Amino acid sequence: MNDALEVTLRLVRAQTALVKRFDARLSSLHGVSFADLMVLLQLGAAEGGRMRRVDLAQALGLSASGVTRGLIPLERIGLVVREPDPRDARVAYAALTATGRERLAEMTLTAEEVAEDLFAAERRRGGGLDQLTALLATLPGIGGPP
Amino acid sequence: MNDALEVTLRLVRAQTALVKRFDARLSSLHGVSFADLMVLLQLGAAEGGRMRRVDLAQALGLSASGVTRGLIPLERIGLVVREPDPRDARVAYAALTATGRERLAEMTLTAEEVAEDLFAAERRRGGGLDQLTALLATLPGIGGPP
DNA sequence: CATAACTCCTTGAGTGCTCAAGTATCTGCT
DNA sequence: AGCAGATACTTGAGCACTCAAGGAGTTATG
Repeated sequence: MNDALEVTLRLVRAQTALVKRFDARLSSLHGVSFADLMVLLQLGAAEGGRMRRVDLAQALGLSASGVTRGLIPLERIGLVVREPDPRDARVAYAALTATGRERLAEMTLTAEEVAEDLFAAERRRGGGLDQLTALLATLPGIGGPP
Repeated sequence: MNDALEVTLRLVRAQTALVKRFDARLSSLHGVSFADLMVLLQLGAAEGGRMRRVDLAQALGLSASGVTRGLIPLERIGLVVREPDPRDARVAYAALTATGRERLAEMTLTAEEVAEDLFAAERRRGGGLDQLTALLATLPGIGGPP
């Protein structure tokens, strides 16, 4: 097995474990999954705290139906609302509520702690996260589904 | 959002896209998923080409039931067989067949190509995969499920 | 040497995603 | 105007995993 495949496998394994940590922490403290946080972060970063579902899918690397289904619990617990577009009746925006924004801020703090904790060893080693960031940027085709 | 969380998010996004590439290539050429390949690689690396299902689960970061279910198609297409342990009737080994070994070798070549391709840009940039390998090694708790 | 406690594995129910198909709406061409 | 094709979204069926519960076997303990 060559180096590149070796690294890929490690990366996948690492990610699996990593997501479990976030899930454990986030669900016990805030009752949401890591996937939920990804959705909320994306909305939080968007202009006006809202996005079309299609764009959300693209940004998250999910299918349109994945977004539809993933938003349901977030709407149910009042973190996100559905907003129609007055100019185009096909589109339904997903928008953060005021509550959603507050809760997102809290979740982000938790997630930051977890992330800091994970990378603590690396920081101690003197390594910059910048290197990893740069590397990840070189990976091609980090786009949505085909 | 701090650096560590930023990097985590990128990593997760990258992995999603990455697995899709492997899946596309592997399923069209060999009719298996990336998850299947992970199982086969693990078995291929094990002493005698066989492992207890519990150990396989641990090694792959899956639950025991995930392994039971994941092995079913591999047994059905004859890449893996179930072998009882004469000393302990509780355990059932999962063992590579001769065919399984051959097919695994072919799949590995394909996967290596995909991986090389993915990291081609990074290699051109002069970056070593070693850095990434080292970083991934510092992440704590890359073990199985709790 | 019986029985309690543990281990290995499977199964049922539930979750979260996928693809494919369907509905509703918009846009462009003639 | 009116129709063809594109776009936004939802829904049904299916797949891959999870957890919880259960069956079968092994080990330790009194």
